[in-house]
Amino acid sequence: MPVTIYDVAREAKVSMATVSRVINGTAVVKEDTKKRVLEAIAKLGYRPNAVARGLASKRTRTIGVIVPDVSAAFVAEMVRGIEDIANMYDYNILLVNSDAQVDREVSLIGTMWEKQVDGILYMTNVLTSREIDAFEEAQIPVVLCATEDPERRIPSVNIDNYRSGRDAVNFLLQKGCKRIGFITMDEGFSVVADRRLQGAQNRMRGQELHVIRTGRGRYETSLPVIRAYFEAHDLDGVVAASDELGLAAIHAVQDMGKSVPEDVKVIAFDNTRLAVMVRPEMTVIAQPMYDFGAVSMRLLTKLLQDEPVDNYTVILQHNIVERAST
Amino acid sequence: MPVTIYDVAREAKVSMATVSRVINGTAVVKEDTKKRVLEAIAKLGYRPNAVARGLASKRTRTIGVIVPDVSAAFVAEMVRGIEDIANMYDYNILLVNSDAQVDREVSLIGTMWEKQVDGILYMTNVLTSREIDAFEEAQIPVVLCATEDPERRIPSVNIDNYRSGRDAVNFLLQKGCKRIGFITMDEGFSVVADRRLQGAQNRMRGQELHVIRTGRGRYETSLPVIRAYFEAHDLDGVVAASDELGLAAIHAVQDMGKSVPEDVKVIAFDNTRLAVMVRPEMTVIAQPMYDFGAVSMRLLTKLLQDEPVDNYTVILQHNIVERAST
DNA sequence: CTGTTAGCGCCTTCAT
DNA sequence: ATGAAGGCGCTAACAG
Repeated sequence: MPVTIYDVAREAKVSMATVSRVINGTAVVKEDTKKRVLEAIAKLGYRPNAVARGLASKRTRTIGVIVPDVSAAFVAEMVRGIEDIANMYDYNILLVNSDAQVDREVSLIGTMWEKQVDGILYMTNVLTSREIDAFEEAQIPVVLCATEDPERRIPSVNIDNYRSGRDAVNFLLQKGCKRIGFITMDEGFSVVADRRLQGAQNRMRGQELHVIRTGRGRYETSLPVIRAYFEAHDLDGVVAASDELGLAAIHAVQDMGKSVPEDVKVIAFDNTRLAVMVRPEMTVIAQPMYDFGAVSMRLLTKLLQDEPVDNYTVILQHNIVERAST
Repeated sequence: MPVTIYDVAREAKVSMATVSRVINGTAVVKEDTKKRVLEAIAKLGYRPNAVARGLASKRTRTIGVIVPDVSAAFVAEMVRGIEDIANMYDYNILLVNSDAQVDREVSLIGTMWEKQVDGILYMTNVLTSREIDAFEEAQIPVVLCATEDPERRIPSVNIDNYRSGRDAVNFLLQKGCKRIGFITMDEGFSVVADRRLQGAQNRMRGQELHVIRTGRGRYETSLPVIRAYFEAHDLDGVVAASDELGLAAIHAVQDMGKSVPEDVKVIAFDNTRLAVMVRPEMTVIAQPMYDFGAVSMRLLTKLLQDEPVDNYTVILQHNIVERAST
């Protein structure tokens, strides 16, 4: 039989209401009786039952985190940021993977609803109206992490993806590159990636930008695609939509007996730890992965306790970290 | 006002008990009334409140997952395995990071207790009696993932670490290596790593095994340490305790103008995706990271529903994947 | 097969 | 400053 608040009350010779008050600091309790209660709690090894608390208070201090796949470095780092801040504000996180599939995403929003999470942190490749509807139906505060919402109907934390694409190309241009390629996933796979490509194209000002599509952007499958493209086209600079693709680009170049950055310069997105584990180390458009999580979680806490929020669409800064690949 | 089971009952003109029965399939309900209930549920958009359910049934269908750090590739992959299986059995996971600090770990076990999780999946570097005591006090079923429990008091899923260390050294020996090194973290940092070193030393049969300690085993800080050691000692083969360290070893060799595998052969532990993203691709002792999570979660479900379990200490197979670094 | 009735453990007015 | 009492939404006997 687990010890309940009643047991503590009896032990301390007070009512359960008083015990509740000292636990929650929800009202002033005389110093002396508070002490007795605390002693009783310690003596009995009492732990408040969060489920009962949740039912009575309608707040679970639990946040739902929906991501495409935690095993991706980018996502894992972001989740770490979320959890750190959540922990700081005394929240726990319920983590689920959606594999970026709309059906699953909608279904998961439903489970979050049933579990009565206080809020949701949401990341996906493409945001559709089906998910938006699901959020509305569930009536749960949501913050988007590193996810584009064209309509801006939901609070979000992101970088300026369009601009980052422009910056990447601009960097190569200033390094003297003439024949530039943009290695990315298939169109429609990720709204974020598509935005960056747009920015990149804009910066080319009509000059040709070679677009190399690699399906879902995995290293293993992208490498041959990239190599084939390089063999057919003589490029001298590429921007890769992720570190993984950047790595594939570097290896594709090296496999051809050429070298980075002498023959081809490479700049990649993200800046996961992978970027410094390659030779040559990669120049990157660094993304604040940890901060995507940390800041969005912080924003969510504000939403949850009605703190004033001056900006529901937070744009974090990206920045170029120059290394040996350019 | 969220719709409750009462609303559904009224709408379907039955009692709430009947609604509960069709939701849970906990008793036979006449086909006709079941249909009415289902329609009412659909019409009202009813969602059962999992918190109330948890309070009444004393089971939350939530599993606590305590790991050192999700942002580590190994861990993230394992968590993915956990979540996939949890999802399959209709459980959700409450994820927390402990940074492998005992105080935090004990505190987190307490949190899991309060949240009334049905079970805990636990990973750490060093298991102490303080955590074991915390588990006992909380009275929650636990399964250890990729974590050594010398006493074998808690169900666990692991590989045979001692043997894997032996196998790694044996592999190098058979490749003709004479001066072998073992790159690992500081002693006491990880029981798993220490066990492997023991296995490695055993296989050397009295011959000298160079042990290179690199603190917490991070690439950035380990690289200079390894390079310094290589410059002072002429090794022709090394075992690295993780892919990250293996990568550092390869780069250390290359930085000296030597080459892998001609001058130094490298075999590493883990086989995260990093292993195939290096040149040369790394030979590894592959660990079933995903399966650590999947199998331990499956084991936990058995424990939770009193299914017969034939082995509380599951040993998964490790295996050598030979690539270009040896 | 279905309805009635207790709780589950806690928060939260409302009195005192 | 403290106690009494009524839910929160649901499960699980127990009747019928």
